[in-house]
Amino acid sequence: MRADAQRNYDRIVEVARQVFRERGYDASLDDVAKLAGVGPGTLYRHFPKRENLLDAVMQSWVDKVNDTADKALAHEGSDRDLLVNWFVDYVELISQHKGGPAKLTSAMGNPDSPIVTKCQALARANGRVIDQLREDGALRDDVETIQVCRLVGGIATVADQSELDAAAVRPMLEVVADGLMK
Amino acid sequence: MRADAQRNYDRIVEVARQVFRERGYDASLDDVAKLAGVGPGTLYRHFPKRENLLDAVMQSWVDKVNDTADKALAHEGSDRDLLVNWFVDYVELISQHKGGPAKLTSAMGNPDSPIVTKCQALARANGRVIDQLREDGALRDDVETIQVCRLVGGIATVADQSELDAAAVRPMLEVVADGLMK
DNA sequence: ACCTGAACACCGTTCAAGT
DNA sequence: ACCTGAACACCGTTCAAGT
Repeated sequence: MRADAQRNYDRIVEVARQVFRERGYDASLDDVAKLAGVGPGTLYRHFPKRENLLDAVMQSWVDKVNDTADKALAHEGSDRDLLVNWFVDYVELISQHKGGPAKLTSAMGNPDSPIVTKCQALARANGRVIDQLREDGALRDDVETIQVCRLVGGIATVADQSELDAAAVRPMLEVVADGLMK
Repeated sequence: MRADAQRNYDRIVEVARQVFRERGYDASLDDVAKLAGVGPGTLYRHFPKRENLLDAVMQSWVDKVNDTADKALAHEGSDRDLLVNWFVDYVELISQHKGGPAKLTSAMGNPDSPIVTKCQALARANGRVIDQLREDGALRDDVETIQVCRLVGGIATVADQSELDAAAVRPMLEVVADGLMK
């Protein structure tokens, strides 16, 4: 990539990360281009679809997902606590920006989505937690990882759209956790 | 209301019902106005916000909600079956149009929403089912009706946005039902 | 090869003029 | 009292012209 192109690419991603954080995932791309000091055409050249930009913005986020899963797995305590705490973390992970939970959860399992690698990272992290609990024999046998992603993602989506606080979300996560355990 | 105003009102609602069904809740209101044969100003006069139009479109839907709850309550069989079947019905009720589950579920508990009466009808129907099961002593004591609405609504929202079929939705509803029961 | 920015399309929303 | 439709604002997207 030419030096000026790389510079523009980086600027756009950096600005988008900030704008998405402040105004949510549906923020105006025109504004992003303006703030990045590029023409709208340049933004569209690098990111033909809005979701390609989301994907770039979430690049570093993948590490955080894996770290969080590691910490959740190291939890000392009951299986139920481990699961509920992981769900709380999961919701927080996908709720960084307004509109994030819906975007990530609806793309889950869709191989054509531009953010497919992000969904996979999320699903793998969730799968690791699920697998460890299954080894303990704590979970129902018929639990599929993607269903858990959708269940918890659904709660996060509702919480995001209704602007619920953590205190309102936890009891719902507990219901799902209890429903998943033997 | 003047005769011509009433006629326009009815036309707009009828057209909107059809358009929302075909293209989802985010369909263009300009199109609705054109198809109803009125100017855009007329539509905005009757329905200042999009959600006021939604509210009018869903007027008859309330009866269907109550009928469905009645039938669910008459179910012969286990409490779990009754609950799961009701959840399946609930999802179907709020999934008439694309975007419906998110709209109805996120407005749940918000007294300022233009569709507040529709949410209340839905919550009341759900509450009737919950109350009957609670009388049977089948449910956890700390279950709040609005939480159940959000849990099931969250699943419906994900299903709507990912275009999942009933076979993929049912297992998730079963998890929630199991998590809610004693 | 890449960028710019004018141009177009689409939609929501308002309001002056009309009946 | 109600309606019309032109007008404006905003945003996404494209593309001819430029470097």
